[in-house]
Amino acid sequence: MNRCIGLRSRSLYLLPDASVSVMDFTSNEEFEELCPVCGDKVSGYHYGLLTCESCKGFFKRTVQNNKRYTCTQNQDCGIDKTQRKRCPYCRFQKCLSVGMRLEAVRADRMRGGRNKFGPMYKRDRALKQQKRALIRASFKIEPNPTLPSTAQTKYPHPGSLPTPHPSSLSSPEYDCPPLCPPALGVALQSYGSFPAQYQYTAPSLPTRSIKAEYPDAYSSSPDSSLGYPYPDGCLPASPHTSPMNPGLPPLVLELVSCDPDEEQVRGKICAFLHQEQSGRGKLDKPRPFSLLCVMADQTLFSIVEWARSCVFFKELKVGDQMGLLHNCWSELLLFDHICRQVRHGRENSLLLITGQEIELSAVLSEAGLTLNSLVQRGQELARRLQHMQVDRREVACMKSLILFNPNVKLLENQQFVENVQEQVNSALLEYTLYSYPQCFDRFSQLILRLPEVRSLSAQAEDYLCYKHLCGEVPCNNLLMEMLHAKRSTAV
DNA sequence: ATAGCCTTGATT
DNA sequence: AATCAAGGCTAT
Repeated sequence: MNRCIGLRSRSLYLLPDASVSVMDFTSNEEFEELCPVCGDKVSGYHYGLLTCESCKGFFKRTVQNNKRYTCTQNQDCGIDKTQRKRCPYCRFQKCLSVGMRLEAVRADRMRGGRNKFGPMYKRDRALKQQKRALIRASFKIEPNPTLPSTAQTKYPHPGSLPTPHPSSLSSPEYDCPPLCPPALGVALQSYGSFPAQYQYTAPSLPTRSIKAEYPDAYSSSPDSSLGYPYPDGCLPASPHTSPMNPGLPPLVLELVSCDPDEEQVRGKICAFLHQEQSGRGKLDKPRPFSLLCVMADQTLFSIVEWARSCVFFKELKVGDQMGLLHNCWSELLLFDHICRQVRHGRENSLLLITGQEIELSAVLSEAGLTLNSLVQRGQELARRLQHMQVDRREVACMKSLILFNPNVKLLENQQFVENVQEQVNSALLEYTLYSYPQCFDRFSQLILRLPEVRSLSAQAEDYLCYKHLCGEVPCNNLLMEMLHAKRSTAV
């Protein structure tokens, strides 16, 4: 009787207007949850996570009756609301892969009551609510500004800069051709490992395997009477946030695993610089600034390589990949530098990618006003991040948030990028809430650094542009290509 | 076999 | 007493 009322009101709670976008946090208090198996409306927690009524029933029937299905296709049938009846084999596989729990189906068929997952459901609810609130809050603060690339910062008066001596810089590398070779396109495709079939359309996320670093605490719980051990290599933990594994979202670990080894990058760049130096005359010593440009250029290559290996980025077509990188290369470059200073942990010196350390005072005395301001703002940002002891998992998430910027214009698969951004946001929030419970606004603190990175990088780009006009930037490189690309496709 | 609705009962 | 995830029932 009043049960019906309870049911109806809960449905209203869980099933608001389906037309509302996932990103529309403001207009929808309790935004819609979709069944991770088929995308239908969620009716509550069932066998470990939020699913729809039909998948709940399907899972129950399958396990209770020990059903065995076979797939007539390639065991990779898409499961959605309209097709879920087509292949029970793949549907059940998907149930398992999103994390539905066999052991939540009762062997004795006892009705009512609660099982051991009760407290977990409660935690998950609380977490989801916290997430919504915090994400809403941070989106109000930071609507991911796409700054116009024509800078507000005025170019400094040349007199305030260390006087360049163009006459001494007459080596051919400084004669910039109007069109540099499309280094990014080459870098993005050079390894020949791109599968040609970039047919990605659905905004759903690709299935991914879980790294060994992320053991599933529950997969070992034996309930063999039900006869469904998890198939090898198919652990039930693919959702990006799983109530089963609070605190360490698989996505966070996956992003960390994409991060390149610092030492390896350093080695590569040092080797490159050595080679370049030896190919040059002994007396032809490059100016410190152009050396820094070469380092930045090489770092940029490693950043592109990182992006290419990054989960989700691989799913994008090359055009979108280039769009994203053109938008954020300077942010990533700058953030990389900042994070190095955080690890370095010394306020009065800078650590370069090569491992060289230079005194801050030396830099500040050599540089002009603009570079001084840049360096000091950078140090300030590094200091703040260091103060909150940002960890590498958070850094990995922040890098992804910089990369996956759905505000980039003319993206073919903008919805996907938006989706990724949201996933990473969620994962980072969950991670910070669990790993730093004493620091409630840590997520916001981290997110708030991103506009700072953006503004700093815009200033750095302007500075680079200025130096380029002075003829002080080695030209035949990725750095310049990025600079030109961004300025010509001004947002 | 499916999926929407109903009943149950430990927990809060 | 209310909640809500289990299992059960049944028309399609």
